[in-house]
Amino acid sequence: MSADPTPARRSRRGTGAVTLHEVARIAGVAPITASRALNTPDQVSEEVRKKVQDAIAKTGYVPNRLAGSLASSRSKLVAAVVPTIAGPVFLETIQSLTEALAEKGYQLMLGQSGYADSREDALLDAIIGRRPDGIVLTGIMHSEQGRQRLKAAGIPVVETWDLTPSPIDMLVGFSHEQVGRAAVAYFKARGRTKLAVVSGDDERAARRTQGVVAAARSAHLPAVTVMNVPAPTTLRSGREALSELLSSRKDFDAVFCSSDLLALGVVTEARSRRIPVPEQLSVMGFGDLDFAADVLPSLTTVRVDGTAIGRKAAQFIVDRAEGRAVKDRVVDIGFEIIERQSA
Amino acid sequence: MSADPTPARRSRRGTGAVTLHEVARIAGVAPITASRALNTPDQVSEEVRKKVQDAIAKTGYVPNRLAGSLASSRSKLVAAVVPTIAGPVFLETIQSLTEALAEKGYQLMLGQSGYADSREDALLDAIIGRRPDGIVLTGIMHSEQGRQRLKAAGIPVVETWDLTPSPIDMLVGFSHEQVGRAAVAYFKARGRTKLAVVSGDDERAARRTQGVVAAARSAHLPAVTVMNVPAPTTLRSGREALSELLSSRKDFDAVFCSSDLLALGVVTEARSRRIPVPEQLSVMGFGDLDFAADVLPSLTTVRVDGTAIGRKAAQFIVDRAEGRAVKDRVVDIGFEIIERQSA
DNA sequence: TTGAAAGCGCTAACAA
DNA sequence: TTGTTAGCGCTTTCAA
Repeated sequence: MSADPTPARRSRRGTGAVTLHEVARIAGVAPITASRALNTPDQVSEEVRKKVQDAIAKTGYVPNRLAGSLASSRSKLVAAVVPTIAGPVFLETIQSLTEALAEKGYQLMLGQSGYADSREDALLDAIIGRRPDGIVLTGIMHSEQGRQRLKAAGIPVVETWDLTPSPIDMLVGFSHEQVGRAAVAYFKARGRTKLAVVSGDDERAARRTQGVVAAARSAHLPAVTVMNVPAPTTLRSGREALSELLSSRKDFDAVFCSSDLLALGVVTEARSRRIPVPEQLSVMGFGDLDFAADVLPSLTTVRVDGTAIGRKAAQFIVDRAEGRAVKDRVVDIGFEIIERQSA
Repeated sequence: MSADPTPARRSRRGTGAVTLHEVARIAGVAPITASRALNTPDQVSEEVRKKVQDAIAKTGYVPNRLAGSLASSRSKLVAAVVPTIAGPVFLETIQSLTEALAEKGYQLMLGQSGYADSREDALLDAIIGRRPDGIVLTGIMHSEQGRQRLKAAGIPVVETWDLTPSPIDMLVGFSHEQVGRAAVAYFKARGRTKLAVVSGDDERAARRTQGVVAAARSAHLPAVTVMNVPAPTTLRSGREALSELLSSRKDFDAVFCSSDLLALGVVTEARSRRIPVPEQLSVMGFGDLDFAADVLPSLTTVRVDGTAIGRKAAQFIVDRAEGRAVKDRVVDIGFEIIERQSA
């Protein structure tokens, strides 16, 4: 209830929001002291802490992190790039990444690159311009230009969901090629040798397909029939793919699908044609989405611990941001084939 | 190729990144002129534009948007809050929101509030602190404290996926209660009167359930059997719910599910028990997820145009940020029952 | 069309 | 433990 004649007067700039300056003035301390009361409370006396708390409560002050970030060169912002958020595959990773970061006081910025590489460049600029403390890529960065920019920016980068011999910086993923090989071994061990693949046309799925083809060849199995469908994959494209596969009159007794949704589509189409799964046709998916265990027949699939990927990526970046050395900068998270009814 | 003896010397602060200052120096203009060449190229001569472009290309300059935002009070950042990114429901909205914003040069920040309200407060602070140009909430903000903070922050807010008579600011959604009522009308018109509901325990699903219960009552139908399952909903919880429903010995010939995943679970469990759908049991889902049309039997479901919600929200916020007046601040996007095989 | 000066709100560095 | 000073890198304001 002061008699201040101009209670809300502001200079011509700014938003009119409460600033640390005002909090400090009300608390009767210097701005930097108020700053310390907030950020490094141990460096400040009990008394000061209390006064500042009160002033904050009274004013509803919310620190302007743009200013803080600019001054300290630490934004507490992490960018994640996904092809599209709509594909269910990376969701677990994004979720655990967001959570793990939030726990440490970091916020996530989301960028969608699309499955085409075209927008990636503009996206990269938008991201780098915010000076995030880290960038998490789903997949690896291929364009040499992109790699250069990221390196030049000096921002910690984690590539995920893939392996490469030459990561930009840090990496947590697994070998898609090995997934394909493991699938072939699985089928072969169960007497299935006439293999088909239904695959999304994104790059990682394509490498799983290559793994299947290569492994089949070295095991002297018949040539693998490959059917590509556009990414992101859907149940429908799985159904259509099986239809086409059947009408192609190729012979096959097992199908490896590049996603669980495709696998469910294949299983569904098989059911509508009264083709018994797995008796006549074995089907394997990829992803172990939450429905995989509970559909009929339940889906045999490849499980990748997307949550662990997100957590590990968060840890990598936070460690770096807090100045800790990161020693093992490449983590192979592996995968696992979950045996269920469909294969 | 200057003979500068200390080519990369920096002051003790800063990151060492190229600044506009440097670009300007190389281009031989004042920093503000370089700034204009970037942001308002019309205000600058062709010659200057060219020199600045060259300097940028030579240095790999990426503007620091933290600094820009601080100076201009416009962050070009929009925050989105979802309960969890893992539920498929909001994905479409987030995707179209991200895209529509990216087109206008805005970036999305993602926050997960969890289905419990506890973390919402900390999240709100983290968000407001970044001074986004807008905040998109999935669902409406209930806590009076949260509403106050958002209003106090003076940031444009769009609540989505719901209706309320008292929005904080802008809103694009639909009535969940009406969805429930429409489902009852649909069932009734097809001779189904003994209704059951399987519902996630989140608040919007609960209101759909209330709609069903209320409509059944006013239509003098038998009491609705309600089964709640924890959110986020899964195919498995749908299967379990039908099991419980059956063992409860209640009589019902139609089930309204609060998500397509639940509906698929109910259908799956029915199949495993040889209960014919829809002959003996009608099943309706919610969401029209991409698999709904292609499973067997295909799912009758409630379709909400999540993409439109995201687009509209983006438009609301961009309009506000660019200083345009927004007239109709509440949009009811409606919904639609898609008739398919399951009901 | 171009520029000089003065901040935006905060924190690093140094000093007391 | 607290404070002073000087920026962080950009854009607004005002002037030429």
